[in-house]
Amino acid sequence: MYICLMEFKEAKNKFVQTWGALGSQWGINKTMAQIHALLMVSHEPVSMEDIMEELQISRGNASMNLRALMDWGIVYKEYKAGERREFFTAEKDLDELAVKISRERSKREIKPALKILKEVSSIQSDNTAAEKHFVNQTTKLYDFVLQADNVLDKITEYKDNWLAQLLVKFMKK
Amino acid sequence: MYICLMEFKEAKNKFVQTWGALGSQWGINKTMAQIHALLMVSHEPVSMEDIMEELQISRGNASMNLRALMDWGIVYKEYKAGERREFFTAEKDLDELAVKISRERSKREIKPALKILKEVSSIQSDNTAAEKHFVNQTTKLYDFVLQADNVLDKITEYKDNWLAQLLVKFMKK
DNA sequence: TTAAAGTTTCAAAAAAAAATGAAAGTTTGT
DNA sequence: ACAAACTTTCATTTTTTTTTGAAACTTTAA
Repeated sequence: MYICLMEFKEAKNKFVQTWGALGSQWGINKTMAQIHALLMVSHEPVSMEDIMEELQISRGNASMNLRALMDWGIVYKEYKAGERREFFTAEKDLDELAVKISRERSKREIKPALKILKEVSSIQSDNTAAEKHFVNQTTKLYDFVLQADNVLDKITEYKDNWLAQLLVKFMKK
Repeated sequence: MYICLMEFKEAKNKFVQTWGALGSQWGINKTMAQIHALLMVSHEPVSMEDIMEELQISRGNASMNLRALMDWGIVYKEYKAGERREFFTAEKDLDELAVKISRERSKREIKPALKILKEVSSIQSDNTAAEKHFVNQTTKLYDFVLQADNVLDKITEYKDNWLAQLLVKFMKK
């Protein structure tokens, strides 16, 4: 019984650390990913105090990263009856989580990059081979990124799409 | 004519900067992304000297990031006849580029994370609701990440797959 | 209206990541 | 075997990113 309790805490901690590391490798700050991990595996809504305590972080850090997670739409504030404090929960549906993360990254990073790509691929260039290659390559890149971005957009619709479902089963063999 | 030359250099620089910024938002170091961008739009193989010059970086930095790009399999060394120096080229086929990046990220980051996820979801937990929820949630996450990772793996096969091609056309509307 | 309970902000500090550059190491032609 | 031409390494420095914490702010209940 005691051993099991330790194992749980250990496992939970390992998960939070791993998720944090994975996050930072993908350009999401470690604490933000850790808070998200913690909320994902928490049965009940968690107060800011508890988050600070469990992750050993400052109030300011907790507050800023919780705000960021809420801006991403993957963490929610909850109010408990008769409680002054605020509690937090994570989006626990993984499909929904993926959709929201895709949407935000698209909006914040991919769309602006596309704009620049379009711009730089539009210089006039009936000149050197180097210029022709530049225009050709950036145009291809624009098309490619646009298509990849659209695929992400379409993830939303995907679940309603029997043909896609069938295909994935087929690809999984 | 003079104006056009300026525009080209300007555009090239803008592209390199943008690609660098995008890289760092996705956990790839800025210089590495910039070198890659530079090689992508260069018609001819580029020497290390030229890379250092164009990006205003040190020899050591150039050397280390070129090595990293070659480890990823997206930049190649080339030898020119009668030239002592080494030249570099980028993988310019974008499908190939995507496949290689997916493969590397899967190998370096997703596979290790999966291993930990499996581990932590395997604690025995006929105990509290909290433990049950933890096991349930991490198991779901494991399945989800595994499936997402497999989809990336299958991108390789995808191009040979008429049904998938059809589907994408269908999804694009 | 006040004070208690709580949250947010932001300038400054700390930590982490990336870049430098000089020394060590390679390779090639003679 | 030598030296010239070039590349790599890694301890140190620089830059960037993240974190802290104390002050300012907000909300609620009495």
